[in-house]
Amino acid sequence: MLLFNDYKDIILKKIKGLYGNINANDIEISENYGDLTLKIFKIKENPENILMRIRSEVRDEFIEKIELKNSYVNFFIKPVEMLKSMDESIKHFSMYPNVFQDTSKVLVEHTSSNPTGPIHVGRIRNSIIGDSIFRLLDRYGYRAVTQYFVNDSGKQVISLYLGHMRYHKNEKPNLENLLDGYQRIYRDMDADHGIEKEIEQLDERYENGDKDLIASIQEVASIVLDSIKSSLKKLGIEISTYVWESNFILYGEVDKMLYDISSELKSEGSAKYLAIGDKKIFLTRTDGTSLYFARDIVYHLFKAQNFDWIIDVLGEDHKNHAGNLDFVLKNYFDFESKINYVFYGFVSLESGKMSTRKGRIVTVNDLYDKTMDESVKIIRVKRPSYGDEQISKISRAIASSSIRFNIIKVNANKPITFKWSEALNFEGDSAPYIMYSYARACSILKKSKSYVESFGEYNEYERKLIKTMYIYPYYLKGSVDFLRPDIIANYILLLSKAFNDFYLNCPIINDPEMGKRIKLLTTFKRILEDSSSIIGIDLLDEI
RNA sequence: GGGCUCGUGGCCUAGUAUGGAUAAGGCACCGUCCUUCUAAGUCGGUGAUCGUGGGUCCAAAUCCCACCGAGCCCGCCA
Repeated sequence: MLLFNDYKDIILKKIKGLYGNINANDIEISENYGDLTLKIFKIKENPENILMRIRSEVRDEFIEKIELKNSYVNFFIKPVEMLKSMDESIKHFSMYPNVFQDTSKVLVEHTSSNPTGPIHVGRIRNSIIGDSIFRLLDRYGYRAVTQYFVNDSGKQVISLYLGHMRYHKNEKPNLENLLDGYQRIYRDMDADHGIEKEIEQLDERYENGDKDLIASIQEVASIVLDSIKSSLKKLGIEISTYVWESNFILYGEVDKMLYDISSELKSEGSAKYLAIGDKKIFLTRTDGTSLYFARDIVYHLFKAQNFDWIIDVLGEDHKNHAGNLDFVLKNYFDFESKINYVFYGFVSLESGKMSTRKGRIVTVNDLYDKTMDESVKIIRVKRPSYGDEQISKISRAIASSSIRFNIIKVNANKPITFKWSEALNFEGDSAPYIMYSYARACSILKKSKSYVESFGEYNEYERKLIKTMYIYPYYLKGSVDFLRPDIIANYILLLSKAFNDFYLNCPIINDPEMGKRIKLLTTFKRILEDSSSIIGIDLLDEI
């Protein structure tokens, strides 16, 4: 399987023989001008001469033509060579490009939302990014798993528990009354300072290992967590493992860690902190209870026991925390694992910031239902022959894919404003556009009979499609190198566009070129399936 | 005040890491194409001082500096 880089190496070697000052950076893969392009700014020679010398030196079989344009020499690779590379790979490994199994074990921690309310369109950005990175690394050949760190200690969950005890004590806890209690306790806290005291007392009992209290808190947290899990599942997200924060307290891991670095700890009253520069990073409170930072150290040491590479997906509000954590892990502990932090900007509403406590959120369930409804409405108009079951199946796929795609296609570090009009738009750069392209390809295959797949000469639309498919490994690699699944999302749009162009301009069924074009079609189908699965677009034969 | 991130047509996004050929898509708007494979599509058009100013360079959306605007952080919260 030869990729563009292999051709580049061959060409580069020959050009270096002619011009010693040319190096790898002077040749790049080109989107619009040939396949590989050489910049000749450096070469002080008549460009026509340069072209002539290069043409007589680079005469490989895979070269279709070499042209001069402005200060560039453009190399065109024969499309059939590209197509054969892909075909070979798909035949042998059922994918293009094939994976290079990496034995590194990777842990992607994502979501880890406090189980104090339903998951909303802000938090889901974390899950969608995390799940896509997990799928990406898995596809690339790593041994990847995901993990959710369940925050069942600290003041937030204690407030959830206390809210229930105060306002809904005699009711069986469920998502609605728990959320109501949680919101009410934060409302009442300003006026009633007793509440805060009560929370502090509970926290102390908790940290001292009061088993009944911990169990009660886990019970209410579990109810909320289950609702989060069911929302995630609608988007095709299933997290491999759940780690409960309380375990580290119960089994004394936090205390042990504090003991291990006791010589480094400084005191302010009886609160302990680490001094980094002029910053004080507190690990314990005056009352002896632990802080998030301390528990997060323990959690990361735990992760490092079993994984070579740790990836944390975090909101941008965690940047300082992560920076400090990183410093502390590497300077105070025996921490060998590679660690990356993937940050994402906040999602706001047109009306302003989201807030679970104030009830100003768009929940994922709500978004999912409305996207479903919109999809059903459209299908009934466009596909009157479809039955209810099929409509429901397609709408679920569209809802899940649309929600994921709209979020993943934007570079993670940009802030997003959620807009219903955009969320419910199924045209243009959208998941349905991609799904539609796929359905078109499937439809042709279904209707095609008696053909022999073959290779041949290719017109401009076929060439564009072949090249767009062939370049996939570079988008895949870029996406892995920078942990940016949005690169894949944008690639899929390019691929779909190239396919739609081909589809419109190149008849297939009962055409003399049928066998040759079916080969393109099956290759496209495979690569679209591959790339779409990375970002969680559900492709269906019919939409 | 300090730190990090972002600023690209009316709106949204890509391109910035590795500076290079007419700044690429989408939404909206105007117009085109269904007696042939799914029109959730296609093609064409209108529309950009790439936040502002300076610098480096043969060449800057991209690198450097300053400034402006937005987001996030600067807790014995998580």
